[in-house]
Amino acid sequence: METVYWRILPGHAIPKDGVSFTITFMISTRLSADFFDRSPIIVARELLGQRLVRVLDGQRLAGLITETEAYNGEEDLACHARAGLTRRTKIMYGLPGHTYVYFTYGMHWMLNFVTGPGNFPSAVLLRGVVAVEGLPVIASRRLNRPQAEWTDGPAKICQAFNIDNCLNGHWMCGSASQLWVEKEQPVADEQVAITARIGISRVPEPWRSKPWRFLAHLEP
DNA sequence: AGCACGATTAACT
DNA sequence: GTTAATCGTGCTC
Repeated sequence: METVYWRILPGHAIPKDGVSFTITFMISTRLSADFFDRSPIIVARELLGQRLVRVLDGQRLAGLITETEAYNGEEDLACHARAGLTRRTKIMYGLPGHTYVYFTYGMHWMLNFVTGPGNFPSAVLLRGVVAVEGLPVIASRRLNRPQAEWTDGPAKICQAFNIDNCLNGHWMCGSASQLWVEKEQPVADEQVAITARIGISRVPEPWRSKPWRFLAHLEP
């Protein structure tokens, strides 16, 4: 079951002297729990090009997803679930469609989506987006950085979109959410690169080399 | 209670 | 290319 939302497109001002005016809109569809209730490898690939939306002070911030990584169960020694069910990893054992937000390096937050199938502990890490809505707010949260470096890393996304502990375990598939993903056109295989995951150089093989990082080259 | 380390970033040389 | 920043987590004593 998918939920339908209306999105008013920017750039359509109401004329001061007019009696009638036009508002242009399109339908935007929020990704459902069914979307996330699959292997993190499938979800990571299919998230490319989709629209991450954050509501901050009633305003929409959004970015198109360009980079993801899959973390796949207790056996995957790069996945936090390698430690089994703990206070931190508990959320990954729960329902797909929740967020998993964690703190690392003493200063950075990381945003993940819990995936499936079912209660299998797995998640997709968001590593990159291209900002497309709320640019002034995003710029102010990434002060003195060039636009290309606003959201091209997992902790940068959380900085730009104001994501921290408060959004850990957040349900993205209901009407009350402040963070969710909206459906966009799929990205073709020709625009997708697949590599090993990064930042896990101490993880033993074969996990270190699993081709579970997905990058999209998005045409504007 | 103490320890080593981390799914990173920004600022260096 | 190197490295400091900075603290929660999970593990050992």
